[in-house]
Amino acid sequence: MEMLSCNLNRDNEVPLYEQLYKFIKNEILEGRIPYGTKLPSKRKLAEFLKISQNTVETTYDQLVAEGYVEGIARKGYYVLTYEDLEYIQAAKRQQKSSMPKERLIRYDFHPSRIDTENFPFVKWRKYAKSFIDQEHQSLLLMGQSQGEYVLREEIANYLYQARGVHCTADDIVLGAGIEILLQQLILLLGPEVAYGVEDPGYHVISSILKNYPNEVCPIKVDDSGAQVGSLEQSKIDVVYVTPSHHFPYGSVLSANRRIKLLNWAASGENRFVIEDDYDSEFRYSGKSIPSLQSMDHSGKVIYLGTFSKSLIPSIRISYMVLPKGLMKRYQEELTFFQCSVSRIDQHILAQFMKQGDFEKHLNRMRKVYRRKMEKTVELLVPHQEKLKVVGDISGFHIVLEVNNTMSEKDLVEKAKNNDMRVYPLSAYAIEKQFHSQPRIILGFAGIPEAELEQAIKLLLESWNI
Amino acid sequence: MEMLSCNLNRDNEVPLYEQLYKFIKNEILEGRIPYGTKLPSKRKLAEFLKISQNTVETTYDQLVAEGYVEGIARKGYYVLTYEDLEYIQAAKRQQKSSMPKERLIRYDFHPSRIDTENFPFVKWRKYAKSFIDQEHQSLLLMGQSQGEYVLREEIANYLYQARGVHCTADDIVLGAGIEILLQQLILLLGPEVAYGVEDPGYHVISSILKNYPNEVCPIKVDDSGAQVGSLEQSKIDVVYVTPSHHFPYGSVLSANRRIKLLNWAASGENRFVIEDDYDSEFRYSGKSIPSLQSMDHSGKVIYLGTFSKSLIPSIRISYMVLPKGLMKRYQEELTFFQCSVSRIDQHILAQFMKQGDFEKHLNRMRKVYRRKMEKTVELLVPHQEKLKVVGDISGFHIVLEVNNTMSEKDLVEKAKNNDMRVYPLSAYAIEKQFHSQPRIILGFAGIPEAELEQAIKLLLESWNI
DNA sequence: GGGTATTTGTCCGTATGTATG
DNA sequence: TCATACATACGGACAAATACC
Repeated sequence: MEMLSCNLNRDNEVPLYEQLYKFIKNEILEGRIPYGTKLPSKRKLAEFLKISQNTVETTYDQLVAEGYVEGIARKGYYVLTYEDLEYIQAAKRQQKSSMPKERLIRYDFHPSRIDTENFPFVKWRKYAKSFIDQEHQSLLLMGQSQGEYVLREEIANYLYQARGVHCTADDIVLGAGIEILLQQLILLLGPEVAYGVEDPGYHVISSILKNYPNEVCPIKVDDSGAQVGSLEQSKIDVVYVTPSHHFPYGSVLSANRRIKLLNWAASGENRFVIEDDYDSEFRYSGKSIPSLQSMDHSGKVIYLGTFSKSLIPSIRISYMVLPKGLMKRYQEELTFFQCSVSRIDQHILAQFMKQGDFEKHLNRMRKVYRRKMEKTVELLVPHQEKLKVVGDISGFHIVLEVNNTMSEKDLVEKAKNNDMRVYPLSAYAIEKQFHSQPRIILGFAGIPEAELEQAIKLLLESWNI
Repeated sequence: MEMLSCNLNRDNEVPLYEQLYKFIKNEILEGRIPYGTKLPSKRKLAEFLKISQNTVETTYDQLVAEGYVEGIARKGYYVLTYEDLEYIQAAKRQQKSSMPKERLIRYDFHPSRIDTENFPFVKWRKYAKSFIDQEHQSLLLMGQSQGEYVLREEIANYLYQARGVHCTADDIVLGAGIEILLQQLILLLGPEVAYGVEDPGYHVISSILKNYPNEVCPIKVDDSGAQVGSLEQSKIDVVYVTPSHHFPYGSVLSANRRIKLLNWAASGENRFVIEDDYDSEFRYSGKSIPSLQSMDHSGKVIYLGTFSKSLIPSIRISYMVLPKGLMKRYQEELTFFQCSVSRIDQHILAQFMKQGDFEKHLNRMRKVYRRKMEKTVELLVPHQEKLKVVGDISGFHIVLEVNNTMSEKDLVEKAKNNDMRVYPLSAYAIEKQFHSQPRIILGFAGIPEAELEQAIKLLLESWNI
């Protein structure tokens, strides 16, 4: 590099690139730059000489044009020898192929089933033992009603990194399951608000609102997610949505509707959006969908998440992120709620996250589920005339539109006859509606990888496809 | 990653890399990206934002140049630590949530406080380790929504022995706290029933019923417990009572009223009695009070109990015993509720009970609390002209009628000035009523035995007694 | 514990738009 | 209009570090 310390003069009428060109050409001809030498990269030389890359480029181009130098694409510029006319062959691509085969058998396609083969039991046990051995005091104290601070800190950090959720440990409430947090939330929001829920949707929210004084309004869902446009005309105050991946339909709430939804929420004091981000950890296509909460600037989004899906169902830890105003009310009004999550589990999980094992586990599981998803789709595609995969390809399940003259009930029944369980979309609908085709929810996540092909084939067989 | 969902505008005259730079810089300064956080890799972020890696690189370079971020070759970019950044952010900075400080309260006489010095940690740890070491499969499976069978068996056995409760494992539902079980129960009983609660009473039940469509009727309490005689004239369907030891008043529901109550419940299809037996384990006087449930032959009593009091608060395990009819409905309608208790904790407790350690622990604690109770009363008796101990002598607290011209508010305030917390009876009342004397709830159970004398003396001192 | 696949920062050449004279 | 200089942004090749098995 220093070999090219030429004195460029900006005030000179000779252009910079030409001054540089002449200098380098001279250095080569004088033998001070041996044949085959790689010239400095354009960036390096430009930075070194405090000139633009393009100026260097022009210089190099001229040197190439005049035969002093050879430019090899994406590699560099080399001083030529006379014999030098050969080119270096491009590198070859690597081929990857890995699809390990395993065993096991199960046939329940319930969308809440998840993979349990890959839980990092060794690590978990290690932290469990370590906590039990070391901690005495922290188990004896009352504990904070929102949950252990160490864990909330880890979650806040994770949520920000992974989902862009703006929150601190103080904004988080832990609970032993989404249902329990929802109950607390509904209690917090009070008896006056009117709820809107997606239809079809996560029916648990409707069940929990069974005793609620006001009627629950269904919100229709299409390929762009919940039809939030009608909210302004409704009397709804609080909507429950699954924007990242609608349950069970699979559609993603469009950017348009997100903004509409947030604007709607922002324009009413009692309006809130409950964002259930239940399977956001598992997206397989490139495009990633930011959380609603991350787009919200008015403190109107209540964010819900869970570890039951990302770890194992026996770990009952979920969380909600409350906007500041609501959190204040929570701390004032719901103090009587002790945190419902085991303190031991909380500490184990905190450690698990702190050590980076949670992220590793997610990465690992993403691959696992992706393979399962791909395999599932791959097996269904050849039957396009009778099957259509509906919704976004992510999470733990897909929705199948089946066109083989069977009704949803038939499809469920036929599967059952072969010891398999599938679930009709209509089971998740509030207002029954006509579909041109019966739809089946196919949760592939819980089927062991090695069994998946067999399971799907058996399913298609039982449907005469 | 999604944390950096900034809205880049290509049409903006501000270059992409600069928009991104400003955004990230701001996130760091606002404390939303904690110190030490690894920024997303250039590739990942570039892909996520749909821009070139080099654009990200330019951004990162600028961040490095300005000292916000440290770049480690082939490892990643890391947000610098506080000390590294201090000089930059002198201007503005939102304080990040900090670990809440330990309360300066020396003695907290909250009635829910219990003794934590005598928890058999060694045994508990032993079972914990043993379970974690041995069990693999049982943690991976879905688990029963009522709770682990082994534990429910132990509880059924214990309840029969200790409280005469007639039940089998099948009649029990486990939950992470009474509040959570109550919520489920209310959901199960549906929106049509009318609730009656003791007044004063366990205010949590009232809070949980805040959103409930029907009004909650207060039931007066006297020295013989809740005045259940008025039930027939009311529209109440379900009553919540603490018959063994009224909370907080301390009275015991008389045999007369018990029969009246059971008869009332038996004579209406939707009528039920919720019996919260929250501290029945700890009676110090000879006579033991049988549970309502044990006297019921009509399947009208719902029995509630908890381990949070008999073990340590950090173990969140409570249970309810449902009559057959209700259990059937529970299994049909509330299937979506996964059991909210940690499976690990459930198994540890089951083992703990099975090995007889729970009974040993109860015996031990009964003595401890009895000593604390006796010591407390002993210290108060000399001041009978100004203090009167109200209610039955059992459980974790007593009610003090104070006659020193101070109001309840004063008494609380004076205690607080000496770093102590006591709680006014009025806080547990629904309908505010006149008492001839202010009453204070004095939970002695959580005060370490060695300090109890000092604590009580300090309290009396602060009240000028 | 060692080998391999993947991730990650680094560096490269390239293309386009703009301001200036 | 054209040459010059610069700024911005892109996609790809490479090797060290890391994760994974």
